[in-house]
Amino acid sequence: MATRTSGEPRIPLSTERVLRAAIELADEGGLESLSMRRLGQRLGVEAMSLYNHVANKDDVLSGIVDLVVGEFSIPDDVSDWKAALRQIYTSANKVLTRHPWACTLMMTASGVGPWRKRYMESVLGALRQAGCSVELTHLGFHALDVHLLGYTIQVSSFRSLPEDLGEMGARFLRDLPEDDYPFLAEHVRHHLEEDHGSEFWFGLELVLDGIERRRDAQATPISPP
Amino acid sequence: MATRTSGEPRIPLSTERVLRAAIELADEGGLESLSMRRLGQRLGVEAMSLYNHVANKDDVLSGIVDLVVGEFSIPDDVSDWKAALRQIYTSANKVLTRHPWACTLMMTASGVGPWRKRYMESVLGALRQAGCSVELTHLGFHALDVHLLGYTIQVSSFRSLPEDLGEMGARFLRDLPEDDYPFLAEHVRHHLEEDHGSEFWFGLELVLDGIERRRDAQATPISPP
DNA sequence: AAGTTACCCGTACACCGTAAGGCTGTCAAA
DNA sequence: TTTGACAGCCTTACGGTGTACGGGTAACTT
Repeated sequence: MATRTSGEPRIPLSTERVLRAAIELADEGGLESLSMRRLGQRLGVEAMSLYNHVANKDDVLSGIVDLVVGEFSIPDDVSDWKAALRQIYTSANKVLTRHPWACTLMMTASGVGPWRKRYMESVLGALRQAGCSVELTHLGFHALDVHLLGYTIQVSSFRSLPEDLGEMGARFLRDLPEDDYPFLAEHVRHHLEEDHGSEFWFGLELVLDGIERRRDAQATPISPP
Repeated sequence: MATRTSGEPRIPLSTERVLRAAIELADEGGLESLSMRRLGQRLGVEAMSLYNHVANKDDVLSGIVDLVVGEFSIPDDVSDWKAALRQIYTSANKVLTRHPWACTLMMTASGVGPWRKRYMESVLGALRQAGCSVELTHLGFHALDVHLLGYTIQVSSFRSLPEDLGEMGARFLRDLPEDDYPFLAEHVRHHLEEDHGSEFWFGLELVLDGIERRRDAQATPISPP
């Protein structure tokens, strides 16, 4: 390709730089616009050169998802377990809203990197330290994780449609026989009208309350008279 | 390819037959083993012939996910809303465990087919009829949907690993510095030991209870003396 | 029997991930 | 200063993907 003239500084590649560029690419055009060729192109380099810094494409994918998880705000102190989990998950929701593609990557869960380990350890620790059993901790973690990924993905897939959101929703509503699907029509209309900023928080509180009640129920199996 | 001799019956293709074969393919080798060429090959037909019965590959994907959702057991009567939702979601969990690839497809939610509309309408109707507000119904639906997809995907991605599950988990545990991640180690060990058959049900009850409590709280804002 | 239509095939294009091997600029040891 | 090694980058190539296009053929309609 372009033979570099001697004057150019020629910043060398690195795993860091490759992953940063991959995140940019995915942020701009979604996951399907992230190819090794395009990634090299963005870095002024041929595709195969990337393989000096990255094992393969899966490595890139698990790398960028871990970088994103690294942006989660993890508290040092989890003694107030509800506050700690609120901090983690509201920040995680914000981060994943900026990088919606990361949700689908986290669900398939190809590899667990160091940042994600830190995230998991923190959540599991908060629940265990709050007095949850191993079983309830397991369940609670998955409920929280799944609420985070699922809810964020749903909202951002509604928001990030290529064409105008109202157009899309209106078309769906027009084609929908409302007499047969009154509740579905109502639901879609609700999707279109509200801003859904606070709903993630609302659902989070629902899960937290559920965990707390289960914990209290198991802590005192015999109810006092 | 094989020029058909005149005696052969030559069953014609149809959208139905194409989608059925696609489900078989995905069941056997996962989503990535489902290509138009292999699909045609299985049906004794060239890849391009499929496009007479199917618009494109996305159409195939939304088609098979809708067929899977069609297997959910949907009650006619939702007057007992909790019983109705239990029936829907336990059957859905069973169906999606047989077709794990459908979970990831449902999350990306490219298109909503008729069977999925029926499923959504039923769940939304059960919640509304139970006295939930539009807002709470919206939240509850997503919580249930997300719990179904997320939990099933997690469990089956743990189960459907190519190599032996114990081997995989043991390697992860060996490489994990247990002193730094005591809770994560405990969590993985729990994953390996338990059978997780009843946990989906447990989480489902958690969500249902949460919805009920929210409904009661909003239904009677003024508590009786 | 003739005409029409629905279906299927073959070819081709642009893209993908990546294996194998060649060139080159840099830097340490001799 | 010369030499050698080596890491980083490039080129080429292979087998895969989804699908646009056009030509043939079997079967149904009139």
